[in-house]
Amino acid sequence: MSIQRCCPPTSVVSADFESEGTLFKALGDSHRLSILATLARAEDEVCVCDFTAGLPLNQPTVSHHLKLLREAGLVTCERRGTWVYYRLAPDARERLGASLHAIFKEKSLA
Amino acid sequence: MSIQRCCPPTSVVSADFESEGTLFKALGDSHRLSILATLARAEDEVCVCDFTAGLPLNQPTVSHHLKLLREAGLVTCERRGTWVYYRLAPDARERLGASLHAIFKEKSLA
DNA sequence: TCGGTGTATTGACGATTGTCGATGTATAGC
DNA sequence: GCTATACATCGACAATCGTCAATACACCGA
Repeated sequence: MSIQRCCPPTSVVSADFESEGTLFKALGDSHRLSILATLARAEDEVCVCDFTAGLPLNQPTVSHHLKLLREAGLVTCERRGTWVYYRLAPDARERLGASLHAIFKEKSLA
Repeated sequence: MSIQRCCPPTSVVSADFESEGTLFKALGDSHRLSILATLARAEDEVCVCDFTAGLPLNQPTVSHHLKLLREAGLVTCERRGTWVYYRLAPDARERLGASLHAIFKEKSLA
């Protein structure tokens, strides 16, 4: 007699993942990933001129992507003379791992 | 006499991160992250009706996000009767972890 | 102070994205 | 068959994004 239900209702996780979404959005472009991969492998600062030379993008576009990564807190930069050097933010790996974990953590086994 | 250089030239990583970019783009929306978090905590199938009820979105929008997650290979679905049930793809965590690693792996210490 | 070089910002453009109403499709019950 | 329900797709819209030419800014050397 009762209306058939599809299933015992599952409550949608209500935590807001706004900050995680913003972080992953910064990873949603292959050129930005190339930049991050370069910085990760360098483990040292990299000059902007290397990116403009090595990426198939014009200089303003490279600068734009670097700005997005800066605003996401994934990279830091320092000007020395005419040149600007970028490096991976110290906690970049950790923050991304933590974000992944925040979303995909297993159901509590308690 | 020589032109001053900014630094020893660093070569930009030329691997194409197209697939990784597509994957992370799927994580670039907080509502999709809520869906994934729900599926991850359920560790079992979740009916679409739970998402339409639990998210502040209309039904077509929910369906759209589910489609994007499906196309990214992060979720699978199965119809049983009138209802459609989604669950996390078995390798979702693994693929995301591997993508993060592909980008952020340390420089070879050899 | 004046060019010259490296980087950032601005303004514009097409492409993509998130959203929703309307409509289509699939299944169940009558 | 018909109707109702659950979900998917379509079409349209505003908003955001990736890109580039033009311009501005910062620094250096003469």
